[in-house]
Amino acid sequence: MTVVTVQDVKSTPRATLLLRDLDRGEGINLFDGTHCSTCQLRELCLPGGLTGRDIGRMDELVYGRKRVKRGQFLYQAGDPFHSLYAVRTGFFKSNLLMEDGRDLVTGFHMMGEVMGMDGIGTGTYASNVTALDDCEVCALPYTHLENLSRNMPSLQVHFHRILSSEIVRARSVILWLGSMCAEQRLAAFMLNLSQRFTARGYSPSEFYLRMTRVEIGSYLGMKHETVSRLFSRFQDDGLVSVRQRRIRILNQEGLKNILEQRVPSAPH
Amino acid sequence: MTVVTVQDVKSTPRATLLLRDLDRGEGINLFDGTHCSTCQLRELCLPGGLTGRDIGRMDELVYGRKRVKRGQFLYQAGDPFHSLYAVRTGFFKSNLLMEDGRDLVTGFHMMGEVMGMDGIGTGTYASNVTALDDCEVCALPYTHLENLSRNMPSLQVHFHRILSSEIVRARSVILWLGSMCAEQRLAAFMLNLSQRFTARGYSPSEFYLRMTRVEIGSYLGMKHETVSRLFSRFQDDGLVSVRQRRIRILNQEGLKNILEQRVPSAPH
DNA sequence: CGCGAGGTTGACAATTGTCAAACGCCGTGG
DNA sequence: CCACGGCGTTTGACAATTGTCAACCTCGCG
Repeated sequence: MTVVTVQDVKSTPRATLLLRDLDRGEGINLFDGTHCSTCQLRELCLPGGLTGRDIGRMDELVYGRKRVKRGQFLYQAGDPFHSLYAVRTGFFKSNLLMEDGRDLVTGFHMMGEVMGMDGIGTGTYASNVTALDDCEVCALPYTHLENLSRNMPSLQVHFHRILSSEIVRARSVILWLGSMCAEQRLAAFMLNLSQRFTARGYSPSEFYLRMTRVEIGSYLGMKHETVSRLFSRFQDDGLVSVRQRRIRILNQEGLKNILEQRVPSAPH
Repeated sequence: MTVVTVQDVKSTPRATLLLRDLDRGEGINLFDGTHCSTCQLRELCLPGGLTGRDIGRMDELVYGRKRVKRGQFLYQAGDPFHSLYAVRTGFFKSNLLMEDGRDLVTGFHMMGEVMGMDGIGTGTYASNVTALDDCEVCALPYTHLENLSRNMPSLQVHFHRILSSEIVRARSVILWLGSMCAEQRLAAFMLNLSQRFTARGYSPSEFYLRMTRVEIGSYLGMKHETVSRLFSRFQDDGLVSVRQRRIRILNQEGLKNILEQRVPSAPH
């Protein structure tokens, strides 16, 4: 795996220096015509809710695109923090490599979603982000974002909104892990994927998983054998059709009902 | 239980109106001498890292204190969002009341910690916050915070830092729930409490739990009987002394070792 | 065509939940 | 002041979900 490392920009506060430093990073394409104002993902992404000339001002912010090949890191835990990244195409996972060698998956990220917010607090990314596909992201240098949002209340508001919704998202995973049995966690996961694909204009009922059973299991706190068995059970019950990574949801209501079940035997 | 409700301030954007509206809330004491500049919790709280005159400017931000009696809500999921709250004294839990009646605990909050960030995104608090003690909090009206942080880069930076660290905190709970067995989760919990008490100048090895076994279990994704059994086991092993809610950590290294164990039988 | 990673399934074992009983602590009311 | 009642805690016996280990299968790729 190739590791993409970029310079720490903390010692070079001025914007021009920042740009030069970032330029040393691998795989960043500058001035390639990437603009929020013409991006179809705008409403799902950081500029969501901005209007008129404010959108044009966002274009200053996006420093450039960066390609990440399947299996490569976008960044790793411990790398110096300097940018947020918005997914343009492809699919990522956030993961932690634990001392004992296990790979713990903490999230999956698709088009329009913003990654890297865990690095703001410490100046160092707190997890890895790994491409599950050949991917493309927009790099948003953080000091630019801070400066721009000071002068653009609508951006400030929306940025805080995105930070906050990341907190809410994490809390919903805690809810899955803390209060649902394996069956319910997997149902919630598939409904969540379906909903996110729908918001992006894809089919709500048919999609390809970009991650392995092991990665799903790690994310949902269960072993890959359990994931596999549950897929089979759902298929037997006529709720979904599963063949390898191709998922078709046949009975969305049925899946939702699983979440409601007054769990006779709660997991924990 | 008494529910403390406060007005929605969205329809009254101007600061003066905001102040009048908040004044209608129960239990808020205005101008009672609460000041960040003289607060001992400053470094742990929102003004952390600010210097000189910037600290003085924070005083504008803190609208007043508010007392919440044991068992009362500070706010409830669904209440309109207008303020963040910093804990001055006492102990809180964040919790969600689920349709089936279960009470899911998503966090515990002690002195100096900031609560309510889950409401920024939607304009509505996403969970309840319940006092486990008789408590006192500082109310930080959010529109004030936004305005002040636009003109005070050091505050902006630190506010973003706090939002980000909330994301990191949530992720560490996900790590507990997703990758550790019950024994490890409880050990991690006790070490986490110990570390937070230490940061506030209390004993690292001796403290009272403010929450019940049921609440601990809910937070850690296990039943209260399991919590109880594990406390007993830890006591038998000489790691801690537990009598009701009084905890004494006798062997911190031993607790840490539990976390390292190459889990022969991982939970999930 | 064969290899290897990923996926499925089975038999068994382990952790953890369930149900039940008993105990201690504490505040309320007689 | 004491008794009572309720909530929280502890402990036991048993059952359930989920992990473990192992075998086999599928598919894509060199």
